[in-house]
Amino acid sequence: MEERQLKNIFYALSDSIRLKILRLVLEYKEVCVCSFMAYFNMSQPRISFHLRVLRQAGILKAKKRGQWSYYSLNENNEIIKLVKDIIMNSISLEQREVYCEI
Amino acid sequence: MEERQLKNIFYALSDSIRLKILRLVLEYKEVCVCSFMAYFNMSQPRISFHLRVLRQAGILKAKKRGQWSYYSLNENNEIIKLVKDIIMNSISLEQREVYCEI
DNA sequence: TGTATATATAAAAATTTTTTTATATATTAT
DNA sequence: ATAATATATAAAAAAATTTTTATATATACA
Repeated sequence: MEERQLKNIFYALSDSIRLKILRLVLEYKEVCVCSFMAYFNMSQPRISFHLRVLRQAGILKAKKRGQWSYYSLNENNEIIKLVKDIIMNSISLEQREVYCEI
Repeated sequence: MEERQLKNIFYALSDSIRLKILRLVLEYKEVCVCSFMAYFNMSQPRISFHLRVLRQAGILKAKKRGQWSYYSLNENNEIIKLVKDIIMNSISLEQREVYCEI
């Protein structure tokens, strides 16, 4: 893996929102964009921006089903296994009662 | 470990210069600020800035001996062990012939 | 076919980070 | 005590990232 790729991975993870997105994906396996919007109560382009950062870093992948886009972990990425460990061993999501699932 | 700390670690690693600094420290154990300056051929405040980011993230620690400051890995940080693996398994420094050691 | 919904992306504005420039502090040497 | 060296830090300028606003595209539904 070249340095630029590694840098992009760390950059993608250097943001609270993106870390939480990743935590949600690790927990729910596959999450719809609309669910992220509901969870974070954020504008759609803002969520899309952060999802794109994670996608371009090779951390997440997107799959379209009907009108919806579902994001999940890109297991192809070797480094991601290590990153997963780090995430799992560190932060936890705050508990939320409401979780929009369409 | 709280999220902010993890975010800071990833942020600290999301930059080419800082990744290379970390690689140098992993290889040489203890590196003087002047050595970083010679290696990168960069201004002193610029190096200091990046060293501070790594220090504040808890990745590196600094020790002053005489006029010189030496930077080394902060082994106290649990996450660093995992990060170390990632770094070790990924990028390598370009070979350089000249390496200033005072 | 026309309208609504979900999402992506482009452009502009706002914010943050990085670099440079200037200055301060501590240590060593004269 | 004064000058020189090594490093840190503050302030200003430059560059990059993030957010907002506006628009485009694709799918579903009436």
